[in-house]
Amino acid sequence: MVTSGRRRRVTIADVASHAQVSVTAVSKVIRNAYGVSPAMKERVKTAIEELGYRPQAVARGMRGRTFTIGLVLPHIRNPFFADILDGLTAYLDETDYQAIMIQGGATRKVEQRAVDALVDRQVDGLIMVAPLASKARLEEVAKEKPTVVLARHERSSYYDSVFDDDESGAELVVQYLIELGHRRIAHITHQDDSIARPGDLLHNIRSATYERVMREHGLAGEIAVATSFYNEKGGYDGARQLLSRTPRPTAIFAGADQAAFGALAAVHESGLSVPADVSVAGYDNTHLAALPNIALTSVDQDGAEMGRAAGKLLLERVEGRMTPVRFSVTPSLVVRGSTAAPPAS
Amino acid sequence: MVTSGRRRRVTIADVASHAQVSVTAVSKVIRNAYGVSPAMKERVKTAIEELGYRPQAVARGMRGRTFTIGLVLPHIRNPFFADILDGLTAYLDETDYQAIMIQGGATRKVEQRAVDALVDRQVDGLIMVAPLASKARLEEVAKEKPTVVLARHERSSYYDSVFDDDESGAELVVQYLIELGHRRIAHITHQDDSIARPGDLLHNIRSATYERVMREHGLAGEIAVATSFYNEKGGYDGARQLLSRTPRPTAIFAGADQAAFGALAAVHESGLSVPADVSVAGYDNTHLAALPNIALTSVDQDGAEMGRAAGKLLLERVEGRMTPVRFSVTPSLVVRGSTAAPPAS
DNA sequence: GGCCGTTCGGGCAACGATGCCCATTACGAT
DNA sequence: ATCGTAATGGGCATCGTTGCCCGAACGGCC
Repeated sequence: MVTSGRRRRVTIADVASHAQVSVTAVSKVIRNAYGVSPAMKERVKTAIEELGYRPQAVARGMRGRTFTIGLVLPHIRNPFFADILDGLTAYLDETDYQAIMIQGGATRKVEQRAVDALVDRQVDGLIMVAPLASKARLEEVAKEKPTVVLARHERSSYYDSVFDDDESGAELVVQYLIELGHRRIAHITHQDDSIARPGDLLHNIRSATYERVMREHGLAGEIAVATSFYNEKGGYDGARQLLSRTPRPTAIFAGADQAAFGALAAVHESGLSVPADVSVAGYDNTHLAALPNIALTSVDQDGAEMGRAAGKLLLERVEGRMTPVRFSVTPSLVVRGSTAAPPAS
Repeated sequence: MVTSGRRRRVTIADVASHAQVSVTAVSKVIRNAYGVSPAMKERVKTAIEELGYRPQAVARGMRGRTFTIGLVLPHIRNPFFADILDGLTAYLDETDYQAIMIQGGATRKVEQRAVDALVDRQVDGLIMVAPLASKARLEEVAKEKPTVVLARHERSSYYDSVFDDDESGAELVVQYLIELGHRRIAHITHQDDSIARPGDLLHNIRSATYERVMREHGLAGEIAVATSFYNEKGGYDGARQLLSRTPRPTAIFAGADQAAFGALAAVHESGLSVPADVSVAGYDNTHLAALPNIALTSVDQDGAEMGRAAGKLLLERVEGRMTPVRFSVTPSLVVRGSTAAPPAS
């Protein structure tokens, strides 16, 4: 038995009787609909104020919109997601919409549950960040609800895409390391549960770009990739594996800052120093990367901008747009102390 | 105009006509209500399966529960919150309830908006993590919706509390530093927008405990507190300020790991080394603290357990419990390389 | 003064699920 | 055979809001 407290919530009917007008009139004022005199508007607004009335999203949902948009994040451990959320929230604050978030988890099954939960709750639209689902699955969702997908690269005619140009970001890093004189540049990439086409996932793009640039510079023979995870432990394990090679790489490009932090740890633990013995670079330019004692060279992608764009595109879709839009953010390289020319050797 | 796709959602009526039974019967099966024969149950379940029906939380909400619980987090940058969310999610996965999250932000106003948004969406209960609101305000919320408050220490008869024993945690750290031989132990604390009684907020408890333990060991004269923020920049600024004192402190106890990371950066930047010149300790035992090159001594509090407990207590309240419960987690000290005996000097 | 168009307020039937209450049936006890 | 009771299925009002539709009132114009 739900005991949600005795105080019954103020409804539109309470406002109507308090203002001595019809329920319809109140609804019109709330919705800013046509056919309301200024006097009526004033009167109703006063009543709303006096009673502290707030419309119940759930009841509205039964007749259309809930003014709620659902955000599915894989997890909340990557601080980069916080930037996305901040951008989205800032944008939505100017509107009548509210974002609610559910954690998508590490498997497709959990992710699907999260999406279902949001759809069951009648969100007006969905923003999915780095989802694991296949394109076909995403399109099915998109046919049911307006959808924007973040951090995936495929082209769909059913949903909008917002992503970082990971190819150019990865290229910036590898190019830069090569220019510094490195040849044995290794890479740490991420392994996931997705069944999406590999080329649509950002970590695959980063690693494929790494390999391409290496090849373009005649370094095909030096390609070394450790496949683990974009988190601290993954970076640590990956780097240990890479450092055990002979000859040892002189630079490690981790596909994400969190992995780069783990890589830094592994390098130090091996008794090597950064950047004298091994250069390390990351991706995401998280706050931590900027700390002087870490000083991680990284790729900056504007997460807040991506969040803002996703919000804007989604609301356009909610308003009726059906044609797909793709929005891409251009990353930039932030050089810090963790990278330098390779040891003379 | 909302264009949520043409495919009309399957409703309970569709299931009923497909199974050739009444809507009521279907509802009974779904709710596991009394008065349904096994045959009926079977029949309806098959129809539900065949049509892929899922009840619409919004419509349910109009008549009672939404099976949704609202989580208000101040932000998602502190990885400790991720542990809480994981624990909560794991617990709720065993139930019919779903958690949705809204970011509470840095001001009371934004926090209040988040709470309103959740209440407007008819959540069955609320979990608020480290809220800024006054106790009175929280109690008002709790009178409207079942509520559990995390990481606050006050005693309310309207909501349940789940918190870490911050007093004993802080005591562990300071005591340990004193035992190592430190006398000039400084502290970095957090400044916020809250109007709660100071003693109810965890950062105040940590700092008050720091001062108490110092005094108890005759070190009242050595008390030095920098008030900034529990994040990287806050720790950096706070530590710089503390390190500029003469004589300089030999140990810094940051109230949170994120601040400790900033402090580590500040120490290194001053050309000092950790722990030879300055010991640094944090609180939260985040993943990063465990990395060998950081090796931050920290206090571990079981966030997952706190999340789980909060979920359990909240559902009990949703089911009708009205008497308050307080659940406290005992922290433990994790000693790593960032702390050692003070320099001989 | 009659006609028409415009403006404004309100009635009412939805939306999807619930749960109270009633009707029907079956079965056991007398 | 009759009655009482339990088991089972269904009708229906209800939750709060929306938006279509209707009717009344008003004002301008010939």
